Amino acid sequence: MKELEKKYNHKEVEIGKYDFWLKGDYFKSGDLSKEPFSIVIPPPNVTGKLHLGHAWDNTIQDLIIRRKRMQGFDALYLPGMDHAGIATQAKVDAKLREEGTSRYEIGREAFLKKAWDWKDEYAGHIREQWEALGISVDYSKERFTLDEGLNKAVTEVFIKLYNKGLIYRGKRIINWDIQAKTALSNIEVEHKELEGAFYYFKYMLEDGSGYLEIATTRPETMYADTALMVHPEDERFRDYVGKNAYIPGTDRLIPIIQDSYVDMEFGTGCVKVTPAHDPNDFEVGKRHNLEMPLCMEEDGTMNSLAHKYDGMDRFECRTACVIDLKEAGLCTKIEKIIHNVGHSERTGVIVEPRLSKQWFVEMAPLSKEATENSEVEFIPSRFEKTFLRWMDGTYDWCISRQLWWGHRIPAWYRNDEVYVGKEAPEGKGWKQDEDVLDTWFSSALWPFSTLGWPDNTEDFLRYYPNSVMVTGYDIIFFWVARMIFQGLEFTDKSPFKQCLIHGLIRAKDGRKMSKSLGNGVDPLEIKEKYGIDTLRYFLTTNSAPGADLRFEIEKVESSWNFINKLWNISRFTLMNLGDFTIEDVEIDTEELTLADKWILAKLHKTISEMDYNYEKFEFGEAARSIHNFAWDDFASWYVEIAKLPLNGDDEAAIRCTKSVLSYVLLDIVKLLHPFMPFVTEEIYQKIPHLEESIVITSWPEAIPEFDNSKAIKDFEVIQELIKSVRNIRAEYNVAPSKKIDVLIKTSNKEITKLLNENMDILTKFVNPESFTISEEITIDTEVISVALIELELYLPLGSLVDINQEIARLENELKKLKGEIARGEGMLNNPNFVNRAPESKVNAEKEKLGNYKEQFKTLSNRLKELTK
RNA sequence: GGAGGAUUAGCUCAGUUGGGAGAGCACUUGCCUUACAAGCAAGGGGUCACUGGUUCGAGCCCAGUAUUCUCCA
Repeated sequence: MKELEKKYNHKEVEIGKYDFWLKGDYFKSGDLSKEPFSIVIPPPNVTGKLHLGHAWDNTIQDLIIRRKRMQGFDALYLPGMDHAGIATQAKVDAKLREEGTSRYEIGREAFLKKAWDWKDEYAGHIREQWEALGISVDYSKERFTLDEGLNKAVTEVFIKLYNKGLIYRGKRIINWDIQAKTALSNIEVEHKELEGAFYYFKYMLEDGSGYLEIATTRPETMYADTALMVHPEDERFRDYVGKNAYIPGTDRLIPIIQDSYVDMEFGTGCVKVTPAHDPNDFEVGKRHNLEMPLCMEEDGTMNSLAHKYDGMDRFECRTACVIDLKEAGLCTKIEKIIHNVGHSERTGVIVEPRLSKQWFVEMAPLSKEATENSEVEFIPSRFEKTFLRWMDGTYDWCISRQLWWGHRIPAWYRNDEVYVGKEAPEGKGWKQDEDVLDTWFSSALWPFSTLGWPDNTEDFLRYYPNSVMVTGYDIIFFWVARMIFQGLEFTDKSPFKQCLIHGLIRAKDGRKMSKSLGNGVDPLEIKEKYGIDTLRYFLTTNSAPGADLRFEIEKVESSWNFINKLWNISRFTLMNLGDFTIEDVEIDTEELTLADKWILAKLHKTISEMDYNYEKFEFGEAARSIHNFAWDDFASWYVEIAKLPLNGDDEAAIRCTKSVLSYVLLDIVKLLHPFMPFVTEEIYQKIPHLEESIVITSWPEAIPEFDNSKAIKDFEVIQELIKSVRNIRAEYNVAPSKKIDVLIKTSNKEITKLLNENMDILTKFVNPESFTISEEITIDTEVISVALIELELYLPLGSLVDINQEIARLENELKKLKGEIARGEGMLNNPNFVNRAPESKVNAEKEKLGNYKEQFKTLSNRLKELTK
């Protein structure tokens, strides 16, 4: 006989399971006889560490895929990782620094070798974390964004877009990360409010006739100024236009020009123009053919254009030049302000707008196609608007990065010639572009590049478009939008049918979890203490779709409690099954007791509700159904009732009870498997079962034969009666062990029959001295009266009864009933309700009103007797 | 400035097409009942932010207000 330990011990349960699953190839896709269902993992950064957000994201994916696999789909959950250009390169750089060298010293080739070694090591760590989470990914399909195949896809896309004119190279103001020394795209810039200032400077006129005053937040850029600018209609500056002025503290002259771009109302009405350091000024510079010098190096230090500040850091220069110009009387005012400053999303440093020659994707045609043709269903649907609005207003995408780790741009240059292609062009003197592509450029192809595109592979034809994409709302712009437009552009299809969006994990106080706040929670720590099943159940049942999830250890604990409950009902079942096997399970609906029929009817309802909610990705609601069923119905009622036949000597009844117990438990375990794979596998192996693993077993079906509303209704009569007695016992401090007389008055033959047939249950739960059911009951004064539907319950508690307390209780009950009657009559006396509401609602109200009136009559009669 | 959330029990949150307000935790009372005391049984606790509207009927739909969060500019 198999047994379970007394307490659920996650460590023992988890041990060896994942290996067992891998050995059995249960996660492998490719059964062509089945309908395909596919999910690709959002690739984590190969050198990163999975945090609670990943755990949430992956658990949701796994939940979906495990159920689909059980439902008989050819389920593909494709794993993979992202090369994470900047992050990885930064780590390898750091390592080289430790070794006293640098990537420039060792050269590109040696550096890439180091990076690949690094990648190989860290990919192992990620896989260990996937294993810890228990996600059922098909490792035979694992991909990496720098794989040969994916490389091919990236090159293909680059060339095609280039030939279509949608990729171009040009000099633009881009966001420059001075630490990573690379360009960034617009969305890799995070705007944060910072304290800064408007610095007012005097630009003295060449002819000595005075000065113009301007305000700037970035004084250090003044050394790259090439003009001052005023509005053409601004009377105040009419006489200044065409003159020259000195950049403060220098002998460099710049012209005063006019352009209607200037806002006359703002600041002094006069602005400085720095075309190489500001996107708006760049446009001005183009219109007026201004020179576009840079006053800063790539690392954020000033260059010779900044005179004596040459070599100084940009912010040190800001401080120093302001002090100097103040002394010289050229800085007149400093006005403190709070303004938005762009920070690198990668390194956190303040981004420098900088003129630079880069590669761009022209977005307008692609976003038009995406907004018009996307067929992705977002869940919740409001996120579709987020996607559409962003696509609508997006700028051209800067895709080149000044890194070595990534997809090298397939462009070659020879003098003024540019060649874009798969391989270097023939002829001498061609030099390939040094830069690589934005990591997101390859991630955007992930749903199809991982399946073998651009080749028409079997996998691509079979698993594309993906069935569902699961990701957080914070990544809709970065990734989801780009997958959609690249998918539509290159495969003519939306890359996935549905896109399930979840929120962010937050700390207990509602703040974002972040490294800087140090309030992050390591999923592996939770796993260590509570087990991975607990963590998974917590993650998937504590928020509605699209909503954030607050981490609270109490919720984790209550998840653990539920698993412990599941463990114990399984333990109970096993203790009683003996050598009962799956072949012994036999359920003949003719032979069943009321409790059997009831629990099977409830199971039927639970399966239907779960399927309904699973399909809608309402995992919290789905879990609520099974939680209530397993705990409140099965454990609290059915298991208790099952003890009656199990402890008796009716062999047929024992067999029947064992069948229902193991049948229901098996379904509970299956229904919970996607949430908590380890513990359900453990239990599955111990209880009567068919398959070698729960992973590949069949999903429970709602069997119409078990649907039985009559059984539910009848059983509820028994439950109500038991609950009423328990209530009175508690209220009057009658110990459960003390036997009491129970009198039931009813003229309803069916109820009488029902109660008599289930007397064993009533006896067990009510613990009566005597149990009388009759049409007429005579009682004295020291009796508690309860009116239920179609029956009256009397408990002669003798000296325990305080007549005044009972009168007060009855008065309170009558007051409640009166309210209900008034409500019911109000509705039913309203002709609009009776005429317009659905007939079933009207009938239900009529029935309820009748019952309330009956109960009111009973209790008010009783009250009269007591107050006589 | 634009957009989208949120506002329900002491706390954290569910509430699916409109038809008598739910869970977990916390709290009160009584129980070591041989599956489980991390448990069992019973119980208390809500003007569903506010104002109007639609409807026979609104936590849910519509409009506005307040507070608050997030994203974009």
